[in-house]
Amino acid sequence: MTTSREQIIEKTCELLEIQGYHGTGLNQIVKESGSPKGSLYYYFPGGKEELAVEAIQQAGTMVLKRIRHNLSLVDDPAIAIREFIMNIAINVERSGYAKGGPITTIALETASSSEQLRAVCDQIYQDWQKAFSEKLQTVHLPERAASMSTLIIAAIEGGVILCRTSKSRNPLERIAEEIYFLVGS
Amino acid sequence: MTTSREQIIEKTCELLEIQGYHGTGLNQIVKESGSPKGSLYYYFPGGKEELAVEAIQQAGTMVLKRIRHNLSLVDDPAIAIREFIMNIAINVERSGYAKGGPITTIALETASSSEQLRAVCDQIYQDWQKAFSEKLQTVHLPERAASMSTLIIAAIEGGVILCRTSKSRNPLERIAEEIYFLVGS
DNA sequence: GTCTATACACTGATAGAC
DNA sequence: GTCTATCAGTGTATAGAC
Repeated sequence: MTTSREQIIEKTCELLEIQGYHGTGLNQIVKESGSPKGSLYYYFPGGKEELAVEAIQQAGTMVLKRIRHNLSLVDDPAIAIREFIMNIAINVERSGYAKGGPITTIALETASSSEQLRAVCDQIYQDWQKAFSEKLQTVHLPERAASMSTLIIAAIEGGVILCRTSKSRNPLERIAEEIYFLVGS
Repeated sequence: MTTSREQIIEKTCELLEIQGYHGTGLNQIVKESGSPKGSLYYYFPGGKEELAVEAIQQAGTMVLKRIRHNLSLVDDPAIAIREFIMNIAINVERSGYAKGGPITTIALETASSSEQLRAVCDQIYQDWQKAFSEKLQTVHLPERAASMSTLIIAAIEGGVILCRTSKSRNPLERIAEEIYFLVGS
């Protein structure tokens, strides 16, 4: 069972990822989600900002689950993380270089203009960082695991930008290899 | 001597960096730059897109010069790059976490919607990558230098996002240290 | 709960006087 | 070259019928 509310959030996640916050209009969301505009403000009285907060939260949580799941498949952190990044590269390519980094654009666009959205993005990045850090602590000291995790997340976010901009999965593939060296050494 | 044209470009660079492409209106650019709207379309008949292309190009070139200059100050690539990243961290903090990554947001926002802007951002990233790569080739093989450079640029772009989102210069500082280990090993 | 109609500000862009 | 006035379109948000 898919409610109107869920359809709206789902479509918002997709459009925000491709077009960003200011590039995505509410009209487009209601039109493409097939839900009526009346429902949008019924479910999200706070308007666009509230809707974006929920969408970003959902997208961030889904990615967190994927990180945890993928990293649990392989014992060696270096290999597990390399494969995870390689998967992202393939997914970015599959989307025609339109998707990848579901919260990246919003984090940048709204960091200075919406305290709410900034805080949500900040929390999500912290959650991701913790997930990588826990895995890395099986072979590294906690402090080093923490800084490695920060580098990994930054490199993935930046790598997605380079892939989308160059229309090539090559940047993330190179990054995956370099991170593999760093984590394994 | 500062012409209207230069004032407009200057202000556009600043606003695009803080607010992104869709978040920045032409009225705001005209108003804050002190130039008349009539001049905008006189100098940039292609409208917003043409103006953004010139602004991005100028910002990208300035960064390229800064990369080359900073990397030339120290012989050891590992130290030079670490100091460069540390400087970025300080500058992001100084701007109140509003600036940093003059082309990042535009690259993400327009990669799928404007072929012109995508191409310009792509070229700029390639120029930056080449600058790092040349420095790294003094101690690494060409292929390795290339992939390290890609990681460095991605890590900086992503690191700026993390700093702005968390309102802390800590992420870029951690990243600087990790990159130092990687390049120096 | 859902839908239509609409208010009202603002967008990018243009025309024409000066 | 510069400026004002203004266009058509779209943005978010709201009101009120059903």
